[in-house]
Amino acid sequence: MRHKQQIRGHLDLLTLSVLADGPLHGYAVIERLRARSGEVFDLPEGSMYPALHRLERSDLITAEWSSVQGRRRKTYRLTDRGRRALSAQRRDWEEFATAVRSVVGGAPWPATN
Amino acid sequence: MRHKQQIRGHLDLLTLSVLADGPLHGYAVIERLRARSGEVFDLPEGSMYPALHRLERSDLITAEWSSVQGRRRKTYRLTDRGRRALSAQRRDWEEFATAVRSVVGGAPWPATN
DNA sequence: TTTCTATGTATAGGCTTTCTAGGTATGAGA
DNA sequence: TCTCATACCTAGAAAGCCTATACATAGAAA
Repeated sequence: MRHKQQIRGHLDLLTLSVLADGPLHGYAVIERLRARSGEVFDLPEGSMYPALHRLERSDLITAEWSSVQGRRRKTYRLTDRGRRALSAQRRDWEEFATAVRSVVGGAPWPATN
Repeated sequence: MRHKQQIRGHLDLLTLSVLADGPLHGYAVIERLRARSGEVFDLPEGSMYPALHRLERSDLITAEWSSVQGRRRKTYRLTDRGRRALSAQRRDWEEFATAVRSVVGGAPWPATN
């Protein structure tokens, strides 16, 4: 997995984003994230499950157990709070990315004015 | 300071970027970063100094002590290794940002195909 | 003169987040 | 039966940044 350090602090946004298109169980969130990112984000389960539990504790997502072909599944969906949090985090990401571009771009194009 | 969590894992890139335009001492790095980011990144010293020491230990920057008006200053400059690292981290950032946009953007525009 | 503010460096301790590494279990295919 | 893919979980470690604090000088304000 590339971007090990970089993903820190952005995993919630990514997770909420893929769940915004519809409920998914944990394993599927990982796969969807990998696919949507063009194979760039390939999270270990040990990162994803704790993240989902954290989001659940914060009431940004809710979970429901089911059983498919003898396999138990925990399906997550966004709450209203989660949807609002996603909007806010999207804006935060935009601002953050813009600021980074300004700093990193440096001289080439006008940064701060 | 906004973006507390988000900056994690990107501080090295930001620091190297501002030092790429010329040597600066720690306090000035903070100010330059704040200015260049449009006041978005306002790092506490307790974040910046450890980061600089980390980069110094990795030989990405070198430091030189001087004294200006009775005040001691430690001026940092990029090494060749640091310059190469900056290039690599810039590319990583681009890839990372693109991947995040793909995931976050979701339905609105084609993400994975 | 004393105090406040800005400049300038530094570190210890703590918190949060992610990763590593391991575990459990089912179903399918070889 | 063994292995692989699916599907869940957690303990403990590592990393990185923040809070809080400390020290020191210069200049301005009181």
